[in-house]
Amino acid sequence: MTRSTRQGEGTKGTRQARSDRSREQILLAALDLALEHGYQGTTMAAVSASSGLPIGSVYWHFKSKEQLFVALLEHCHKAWTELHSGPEGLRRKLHRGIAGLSGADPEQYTKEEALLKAAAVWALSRQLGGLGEDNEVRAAYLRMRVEMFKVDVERITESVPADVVERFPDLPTKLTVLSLALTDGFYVHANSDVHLELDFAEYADMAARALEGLVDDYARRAAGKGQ
Amino acid sequence: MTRSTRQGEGTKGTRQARSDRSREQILLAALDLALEHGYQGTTMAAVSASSGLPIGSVYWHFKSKEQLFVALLEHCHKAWTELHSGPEGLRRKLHRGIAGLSGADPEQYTKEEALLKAAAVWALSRQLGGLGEDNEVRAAYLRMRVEMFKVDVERITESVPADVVERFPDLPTKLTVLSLALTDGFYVHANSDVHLELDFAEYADMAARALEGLVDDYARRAAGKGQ
DNA sequence: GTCTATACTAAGATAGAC
DNA sequence: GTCTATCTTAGTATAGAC
Repeated sequence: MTRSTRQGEGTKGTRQARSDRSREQILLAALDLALEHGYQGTTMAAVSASSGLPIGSVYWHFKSKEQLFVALLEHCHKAWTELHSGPEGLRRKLHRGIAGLSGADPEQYTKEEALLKAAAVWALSRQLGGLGEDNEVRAAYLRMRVEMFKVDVERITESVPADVVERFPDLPTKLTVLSLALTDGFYVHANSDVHLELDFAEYADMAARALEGLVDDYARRAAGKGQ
Repeated sequence: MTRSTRQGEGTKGTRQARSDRSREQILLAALDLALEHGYQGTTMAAVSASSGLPIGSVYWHFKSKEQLFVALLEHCHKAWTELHSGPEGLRRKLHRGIAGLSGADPEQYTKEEALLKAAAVWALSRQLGGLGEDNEVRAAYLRMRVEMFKVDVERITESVPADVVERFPDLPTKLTVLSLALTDGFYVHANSDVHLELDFAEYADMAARALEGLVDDYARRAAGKGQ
């Protein structure tokens, strides 16, 4: 985004604008392909074909496959951050995580968020051949994950009564871990098209009830003389 | 490891026995490698090197990489079935699933069970390039998963009061799905070596309490006039 | 900046001697 | 049944014309 002299040019724009558009096309093509085929499964040739740009152009914009995916993760992380700026209770979080990611609630579904969840699986250390130890994509993802985890904890803290938090300071962290585990777990299920199709909305509700019950337990303990 | 002489049959055994031993060596090497590197990440060359047998022998015993992994899954499924023959309550199941798989409780940890959990992730449909649609490994895994799911449901049914089951017949299934999601989710965490190391035993306990709370809810509803 | 043609490499698989 | 040498393919990446 250096020169912005947007003279006339309806559809085409400046050379810079055209380049930017190409870059975005590549990124969006990679997003779709990555959701469908994963990291290893997404070939640069496929990105080229799907974006409509020749492979040379892809390598002009991104110097390697790793760099392309780092850029893709950054794109998704940015989208995630914007999406998660308002308040969000435990129940809504689980609903978005379980029913949204599974695609059961299209309202809550964004490809960017789904890709971040997919990346969690790619990043399984040493696993999958996908993202090996010294892979920049993995490193970038782990950085973002720490960041997103912090945001999650803060937002979950808001939805736990203040006195309970005071009595059990690490409860929000634990709830965050549990809800993350649940969403990750359902993500695995949702994308495994195993047996009967599940009613994810109902499971989101059950999961929320289960965690809320846990909070109630701690609240009771906080109200009593404490354990 | 040359063949040399067939002196005392004690350790060496017949030619058949030697062949069987080779086959097992290959499977065990593949098990370790697969846990470490996943499906894509495990190369036939590595299996050959790690097992001590040349690649030609590996292909003599298993006609393809896919067949090798199908055999490996069968080996693990057999181990799983033996392991899960006795009774096992919800709490113990979650402990095994969360603390065991993470390695936090070595007592509960078996490589075979861990591999099956890893395979759940590999099987993410269309994902990872690992196990594509028409992959025999994936098909074999999905068959086993259905089987194991049934066993899980039956065993969880036993740990829910009979009257509650009668009132809410699909509750055991739902609990099974939730506990599967939790264990899958924690498996992802445990193998992502992200931020702070978690106390999986404690999380196993929290998860158990959360689900037990859910059961209590249904029990109360069953006791009352019902929802 | 865009594109075609091609070099390089890793990995699955096979042939055939022993 | 075991092993070495080799074939084949697919996928990342680059060179260089336009």
